[in-house]
Amino acid sequence: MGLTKTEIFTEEQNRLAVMLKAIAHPARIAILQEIIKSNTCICGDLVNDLGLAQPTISQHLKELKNAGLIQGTIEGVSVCYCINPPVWNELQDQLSGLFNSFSVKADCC
Amino acid sequence: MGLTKTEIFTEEQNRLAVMLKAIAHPARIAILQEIIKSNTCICGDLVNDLGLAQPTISQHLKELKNAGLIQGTIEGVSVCYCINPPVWNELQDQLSGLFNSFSVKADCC
DNA sequence: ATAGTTAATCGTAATATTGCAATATAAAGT
DNA sequence: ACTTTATATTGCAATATTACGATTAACTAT
Repeated sequence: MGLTKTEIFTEEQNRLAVMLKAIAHPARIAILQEIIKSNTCICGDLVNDLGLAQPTISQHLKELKNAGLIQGTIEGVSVCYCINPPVWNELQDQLSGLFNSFSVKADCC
Repeated sequence: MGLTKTEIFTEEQNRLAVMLKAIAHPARIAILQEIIKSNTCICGDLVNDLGLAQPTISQHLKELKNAGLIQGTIEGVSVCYCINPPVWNELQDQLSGLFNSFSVKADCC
């Protein structure tokens, strides 16, 4: 019915899914790459760099912020965004766990 | 308009987004974890293990397969799924690249 | 105060996703 | 051939996502 049955999964699975969903869009990947590249946090520059309208960028930033992956600080008339290390590391750790649990086995299909 | 403007992003950004979207759901995370744990590939067991209906599981498996992350082989009456190492490694490499490009800086907001 | 700049929010249209009942397909056993 | 078992497909309802024009909020500068 359009809504995920979160109650049947573990807290960890749901957390990871939320963080991944935040990253699972080319615009948000591009935004993160931009923020990381210009480690001095940017903001309205994203509207110029990517070819998306201002409300669209603002919405993508909001989703990244809701997932906790970035944080924004008001700086005069503009807003400065940057990576939020704790959650960024949490995502990295969760993914490491997932990838490390797999190794190629011979008895596979 | 509900559809992503893929044409304004790089091929890499779009590829990564597709793979991430495939993983960005608790049910599909759970499926991947199950497949990895029982390295001997399973299938209808997923319907019993997770609390989702058979068509729903089948659909999630299809999405993972479309993204190339898993592969399915018909084995008599049932189907055996397992990780598809090339794409799995591609995802791991792309994510490593993203995470390695970031390091905590002092001059942030 | 007024004007300019920057970003968030609202409202809306188009499309995608999630989940499942019902049905179809396909192989295996009787 | 018929039944059982296992999975895929279809169709549908509920909800979510994507994108943007229009507007609002908030701070700065004149």
